[in-house]
Amino acid sequence: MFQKRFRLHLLPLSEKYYQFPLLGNAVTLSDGVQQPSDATIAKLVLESDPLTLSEALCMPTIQWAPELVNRVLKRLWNHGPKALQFFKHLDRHPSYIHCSSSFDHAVDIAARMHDYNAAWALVGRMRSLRRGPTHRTFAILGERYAANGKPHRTVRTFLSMHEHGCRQDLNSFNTVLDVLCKSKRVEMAHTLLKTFRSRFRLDSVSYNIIANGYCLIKRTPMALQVLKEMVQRGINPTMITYNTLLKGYFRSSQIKEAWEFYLEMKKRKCEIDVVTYTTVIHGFGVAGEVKKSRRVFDEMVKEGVAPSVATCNALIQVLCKKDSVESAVVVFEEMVRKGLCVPNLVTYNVVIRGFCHVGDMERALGFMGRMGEHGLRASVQTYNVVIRYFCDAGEIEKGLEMFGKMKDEPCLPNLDTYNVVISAMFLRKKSEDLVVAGKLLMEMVDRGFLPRKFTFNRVLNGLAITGNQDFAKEILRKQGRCGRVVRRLKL
DNA sequence: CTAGGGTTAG
Repeated sequence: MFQKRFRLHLLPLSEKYYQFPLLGNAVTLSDGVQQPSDATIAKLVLESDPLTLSEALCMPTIQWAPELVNRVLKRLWNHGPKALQFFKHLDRHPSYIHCSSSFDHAVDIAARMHDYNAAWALVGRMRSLRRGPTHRTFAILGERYAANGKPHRTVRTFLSMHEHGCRQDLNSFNTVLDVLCKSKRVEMAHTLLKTFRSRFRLDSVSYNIIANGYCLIKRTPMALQVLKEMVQRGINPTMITYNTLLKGYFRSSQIKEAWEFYLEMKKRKCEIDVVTYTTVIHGFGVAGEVKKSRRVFDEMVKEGVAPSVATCNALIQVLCKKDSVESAVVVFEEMVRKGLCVPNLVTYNVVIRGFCHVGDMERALGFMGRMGEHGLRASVQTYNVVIRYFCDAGEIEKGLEMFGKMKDEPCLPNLDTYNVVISAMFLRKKSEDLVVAGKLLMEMVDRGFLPRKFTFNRVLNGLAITGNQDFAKEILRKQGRCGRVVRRLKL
């Protein structure tokens, strides 16, 4: 049925482009053929069911390339089942072969849905195609295990790497340490480090990771202990070590210690960098010392250190929270005007949240509309903020309207979005709202999200007491069939 | 995807 043809050699060899052949007539690729964008393809995948998918994707003008596939997968990130359907469909393509980064995305998506069997099957497939698995693949698996509360499996996965044709080295070891620390399992990471000290030549990265881990759980004394430990072993602390500790002080609200540490850094003539300044600006601001934040910002400019977007975002956020949105917007406009830095998604989300917080939804939406000026589009987070504040203000209809708008992008709702919208369906005490909540609940499960037991029970109870028992039963029945995801809820 | 700085509610 499929014929292998149209392999294009016009492009760099590293980027292999293929074309999906048209059934029947041969098609010559002429210049100016409309190549569907990743958004178009994502929509196609979302609109077609598994049976019509292959037909829908069999368009002659699609030239598959790793970058395109990855962008589509990213678009479908919040619809795991569809994303994997798409990936598997393309995996059966007669000539296109997924590259390792696409496999990594697929592994990530499967593992995020707690479907480890599927994830490992993909690892196997990768290996048989000689496309991996790579160190990155194992980093992803380890991260998912840790994030899903299975840190022991993170370690086991690391220890089994070599059985899948991937050697353990210091980098992959450091990654495991980091993944454990980021999921608050510092003790475990520290023990692991001590166990493998002789097997790998640990470097400053290893120790920085552990120190940061202790800072994340606000145990700065232990972080200092790690610093001592590394010095004893003859490894020099770096700028990153100091910045990590500085941040640690702020995180555990040790403002005085943070300030002293900062002064000490300056006195020791170690080059204070942009990260140091950003940390201090943010730290003081969060502690309510906005004036000091501003002063440090000016000082940094005076010292000739260029602020980054992160620095600007830190100051803008601090002004929003502890001063006023107005002053934050002044800074925002000034930065854009002076070209000090280019606003990114975070910048916009911060400002938009600031307006929402003072109830100025109109200007919040205005800024949302302005995002295009900087080549940006509203993200899920942007929508989540706006929807949340509309609902909090009792404007449920407008919240739902925004929720509906996401579909056009397409910007798929994530777990937070569903939680916000479903909670809002309880505010008006209307029976119709609960039916909507029920539908949303089914939709989120279909999309690979695992609602909290609390959400599930709340919706079912709500439906039961508003005379929608039949619908409640239907949900229960459907979900009962729906496989392992919901079985974990132990209804 | 080898470490540090901006989005997450009070």
